[in-house]
Amino acid sequence: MNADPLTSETAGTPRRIRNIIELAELAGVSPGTVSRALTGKGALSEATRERIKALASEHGFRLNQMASRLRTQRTGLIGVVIPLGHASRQHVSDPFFMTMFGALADELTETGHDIMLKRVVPDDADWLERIVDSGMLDGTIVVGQSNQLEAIDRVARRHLPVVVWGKAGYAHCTVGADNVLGGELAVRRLIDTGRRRLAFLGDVRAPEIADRLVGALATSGAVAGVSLQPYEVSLSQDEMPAQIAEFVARHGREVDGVFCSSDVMAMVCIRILRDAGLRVPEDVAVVGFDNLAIATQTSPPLTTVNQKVAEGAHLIVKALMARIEGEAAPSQVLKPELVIRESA
Amino acid sequence: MNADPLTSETAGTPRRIRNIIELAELAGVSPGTVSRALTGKGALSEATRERIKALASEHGFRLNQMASRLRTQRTGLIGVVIPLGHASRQHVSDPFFMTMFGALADELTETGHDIMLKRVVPDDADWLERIVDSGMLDGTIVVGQSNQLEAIDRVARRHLPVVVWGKAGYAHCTVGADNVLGGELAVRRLIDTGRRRLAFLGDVRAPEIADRLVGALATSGAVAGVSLQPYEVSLSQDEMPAQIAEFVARHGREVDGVFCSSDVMAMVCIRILRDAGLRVPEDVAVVGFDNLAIATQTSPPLTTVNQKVAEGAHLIVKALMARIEGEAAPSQVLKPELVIRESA
DNA sequence: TTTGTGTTTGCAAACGTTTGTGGAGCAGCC
DNA sequence: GGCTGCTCCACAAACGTTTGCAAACACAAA
Repeated sequence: MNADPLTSETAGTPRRIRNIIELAELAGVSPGTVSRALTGKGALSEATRERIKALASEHGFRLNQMASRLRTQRTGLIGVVIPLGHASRQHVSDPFFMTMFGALADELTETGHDIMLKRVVPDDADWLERIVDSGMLDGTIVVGQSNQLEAIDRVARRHLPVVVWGKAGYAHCTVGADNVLGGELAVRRLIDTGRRRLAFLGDVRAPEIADRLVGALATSGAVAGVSLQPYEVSLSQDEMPAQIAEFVARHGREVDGVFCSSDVMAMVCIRILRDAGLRVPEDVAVVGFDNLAIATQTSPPLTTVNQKVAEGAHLIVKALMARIEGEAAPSQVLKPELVIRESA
Repeated sequence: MNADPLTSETAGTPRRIRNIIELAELAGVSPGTVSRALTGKGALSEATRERIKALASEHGFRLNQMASRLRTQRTGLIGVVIPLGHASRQHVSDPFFMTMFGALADELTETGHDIMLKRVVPDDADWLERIVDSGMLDGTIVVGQSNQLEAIDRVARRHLPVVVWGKAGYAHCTVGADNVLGGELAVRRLIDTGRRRLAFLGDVRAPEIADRLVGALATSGAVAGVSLQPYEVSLSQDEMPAQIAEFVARHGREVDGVFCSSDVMAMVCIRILRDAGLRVPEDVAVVGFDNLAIATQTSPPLTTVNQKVAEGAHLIVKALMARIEGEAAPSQVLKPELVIRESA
């Protein structure tokens, strides 16, 4: 057992100041004055302000954020929540989510906000209410709608500062890529490079993924002699490899082009195709989706659809800040772009 | 501009309850009783408890966390901070950090805690004091010591609930792999598979990485005819590819074994070696470090040193919880293990 | 000396909870 | 009926800030 760190300090160290009142006594002023000195708000003579600041830093005193946030009703905290409606655990380490989270973290750090991460398995109906009504957050970002569209809509209709990454067209404010167009771009590329027997890999229970398939089918259907078959593959890193392995084992030699609904999926797919003795892109072309950092590091480097995550994060934060201020902020749709590398 | 969501509610909806006092009035009881009903703490008749709970959910009322946390002096929040002492921006999306963060998120969700992410560029000396003294956090996890050993030590000496992922042997409580042993394992594998002209890639300004090199040199030095040359390669995803490309261009044909200090580095290295026409592992064997999920998805799959991140996260959280309770919690060292796949 | 104008600071009421103390009401017992 | 022992709940004091208001003060002008 360690000694109590507070009492074991050396005698020379000044006693620990616990709150603004103790510091006020020490300085011979009122607590209000100390608050004004430390926050920099309100009029105060430069002399006392400096004196109090010096005293505070000498005693290692810092304002209690919990209290000041309670008082000001501003927490400086933004919740980033990821609903795991149809996903397994450890989803948090999914590269797409992490890239998005990293980009959001950068943007929010920029605006001076802290970030609270919430992984929620939406087991009860009011999971989002619990979060936004907790009084802890100035605003909330929901990454991915999963199968929780109604829950999100219900909350967003009443509570402004919520912005969602995902599909547009609902009552809640969304920022997201045009996934139909993304699907079109991917399949168009496969067709343009001469592929005719196509496969789509993804979990269409997520609205974004479903849209990618819609775009893919629209494009393949418009060209004679092209077929496109969808296969259900989970985004979960636990299940994905086995599912792709099964797909490759059964259909690997029937197809000449695969549109994977994420870069991770494309990366796994390329590896398994190669293990099966198929060459990429010669025998089978592979297109990914997202354009994550790993897309440049696969071999061959991935041809993929750039979902513009960083730009999306920027727009999300901008919209959220506007909504926190009570202003309107419309949903935004990003135009995805095809990035041609070597896999297709 | 949207209509005010509070006034635009349908007339049938009950009026919004803002705090415990309003709900108490409505229920005809005192605020204290409402608190007891909603928190479940303290004696209260089952009848009133149910009645108040029903009333609360009918009005969509939830306790203000900020206030209750101020009152109880328990925030339920754990800070995860990553000091960027010698790193560029966007470090947050580094796969190792993200894997660790995901594992921590899982563990902390398990114990009912929320997670606050802090990216800090330690520009002023008291960055960590500002965090732990903010009154916002029950405990703090620092991922990686970077070049901030003294700052961390200074805080940890006074403030118990801080646990650090990194190198052991300081005043602060650490959990981390035995990096010297890890380096030994990696180089031993290279030597055992007949490699003699070895290279080490990494940024030794981080104490963990420096230890890996120490272990590597100790092992290579003990075997006659084996040489090991260290090259400085940054962990930053912006700089790493160019630095590795330069290494490969200059020395790619001189070496037959490369020990990369992270899996990401190994992945990039393999790609660049291949682009240069070198076969892995036939011409050059590559060993990574970390054993992240991507290690199984490179081609060839990565031989690497398992740093046991999930286990580490578990121990970190366990130690932190103990320290929050005021108990002692010694530093822990994890024994890394070699995972043999195909790259070496 | 008084009045007026400004600046600095103290006072006290919030912010929305939790919780120790004690009182009211009731049942059981002698 | 008085006493003890219970259960259930009200009261009020915290938790550590912020901030509107007004008092106190300084200084210059009249």
